[in-house]
Amino acid sequence: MNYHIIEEKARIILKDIRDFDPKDIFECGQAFRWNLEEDNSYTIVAFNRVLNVKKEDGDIILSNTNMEDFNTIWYNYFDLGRDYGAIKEELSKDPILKEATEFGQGLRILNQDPFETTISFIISANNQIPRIKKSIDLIAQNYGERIEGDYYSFPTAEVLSKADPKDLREICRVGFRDVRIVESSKMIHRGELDLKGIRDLSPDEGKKALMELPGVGPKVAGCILLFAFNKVDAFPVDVWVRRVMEHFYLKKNTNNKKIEEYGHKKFGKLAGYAQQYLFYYARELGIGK
DNA sequence: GTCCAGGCTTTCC
DNA sequence: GGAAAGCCTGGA
Repeated sequence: MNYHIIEEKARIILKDIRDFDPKDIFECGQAFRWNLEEDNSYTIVAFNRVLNVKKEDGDIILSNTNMEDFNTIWYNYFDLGRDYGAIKEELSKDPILKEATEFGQGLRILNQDPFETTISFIISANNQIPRIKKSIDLIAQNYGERIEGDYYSFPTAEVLSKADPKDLREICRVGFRDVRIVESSKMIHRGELDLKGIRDLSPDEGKKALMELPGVGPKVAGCILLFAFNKVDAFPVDVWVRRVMEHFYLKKNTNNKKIEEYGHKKFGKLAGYAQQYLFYYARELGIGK
């Protein structure tokens, strides 16, 4: 990456950084624990920390942090070791992806906590982003620990494994996903699914293992692989990816499995990036709706 | 074994 | 009232 780091009191400034826009990163649908502030900065909660991210001219300002956390948490979280310029250049050989990458020019694929990502995407099934965000916040408030102010950490698998589904439904508003959350947490807590071990598996093996969890099908498994394990050849197909793919590349009523196969074939090792640029592009512009 | 229709909580537009 | 970053179940 081509940027300079300046450390100030409780702030890290990434001078002249390219391919980094908080709006694209947080509003592209990969993360749910963020709030847009009045100054257009984003306050996020991740890895038991509260961080504010602001874009100012060509710089990114990370507030409420320090160099140690930057090195041990945020560098990896924001995937700062990767050259997104090169990814966009390669994807832009396809005219549709050229449009999509220009639209989401500051997007980066985060490396998020595996358990939080798993539960978050179980909640995402047949749901809407405002409600997904609300449910995750309520789970943190009711089962997590207070970090500072009104910000709470996401609970551990152990804590959620002991939650009452009724409370998840009635207090945290998760609807029919209640039992799926508790049962998946139990399996992870007991080690029936080795969540951390997914990192060492091939994408196919990882997907198969994740789908053992109740509430995790092919789409959710793909999102977990992509947003928590950096397995960037995953190509999760949801309603928006289906719409954009049918609109530009494939005929109507292609089943999701075929769309996923097509994505793999067309975009190869960059399929996960392509998927996210396409999703963001399609959803923001309402393509295919 | 694969494929598909219908049902599922609740909220948001 | 329809749709929502889908999954699960049962039946063909």
